[in-house]
Amino acid sequence: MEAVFKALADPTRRQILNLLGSREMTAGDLAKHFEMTKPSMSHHFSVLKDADLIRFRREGQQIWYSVNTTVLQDVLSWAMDLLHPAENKEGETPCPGNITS
Amino acid sequence: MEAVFKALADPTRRQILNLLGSREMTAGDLAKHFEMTKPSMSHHFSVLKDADLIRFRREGQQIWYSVNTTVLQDVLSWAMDLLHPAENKEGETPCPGNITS
DNA sequence: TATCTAATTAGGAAACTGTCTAAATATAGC
DNA sequence: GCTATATTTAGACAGTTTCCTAATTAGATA
Repeated sequence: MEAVFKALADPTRRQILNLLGSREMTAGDLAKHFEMTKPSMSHHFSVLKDADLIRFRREGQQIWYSVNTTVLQDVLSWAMDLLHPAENKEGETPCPGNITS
Repeated sequence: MEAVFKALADPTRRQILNLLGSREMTAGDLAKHFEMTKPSMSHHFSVLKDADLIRFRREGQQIWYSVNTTVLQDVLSWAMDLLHPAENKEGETPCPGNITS
């Protein structure tokens, strides 16, 4: 989760995820949405890849990026546990006889 | 949201939130959980306060901190919108019989 | 092979972050 | 006022991050 939260700390990277939320996009298409050089964008893709927040596949000269929803669900779980302590735990024993240290 | 994600990027600050998730705590009690000087801890409290992720109140010499769940719900919403685009939007017309608590 | 386009890697400057020590502020109690 | 405790503020410094330009890699096409 460390790499995930570090990746989400940058507004450009969150915007990249927002764009990828609706559809798969190429590196070039994504770059067009930002006033930043392509190498800088490439750096952000790399950070998102290292955090496993995005997936990619090459198709000819282009690279298509998409969101990896699995990791986002981990973020969701973390925030939910904070909001509802002792709830939302995977494999939790249901109420009667429930013991959570 | 910028300050919020920046605040969540640090593992010490996430751990502080985890500790505060179960109960209100004083600055000193929180500091005992970390191998770090009190001024360093105070800096982290300050970052969390600026992001409005925690609330505080003075009681005598001590300052009690607690989680502000409102902001955490914003984080939750952001992540959910990414997972389910066009769903979970506030003010959305509910499906017939749909109950969202 | 040579050339063009798409994208990344390399290297460096400027700004930001996390941590420390020392000093300051705030409150309680004598 | 003086002292002790709890906490924050100030200033410095190493490490990290973000952005740039220049160079490189990868694939398509003639």
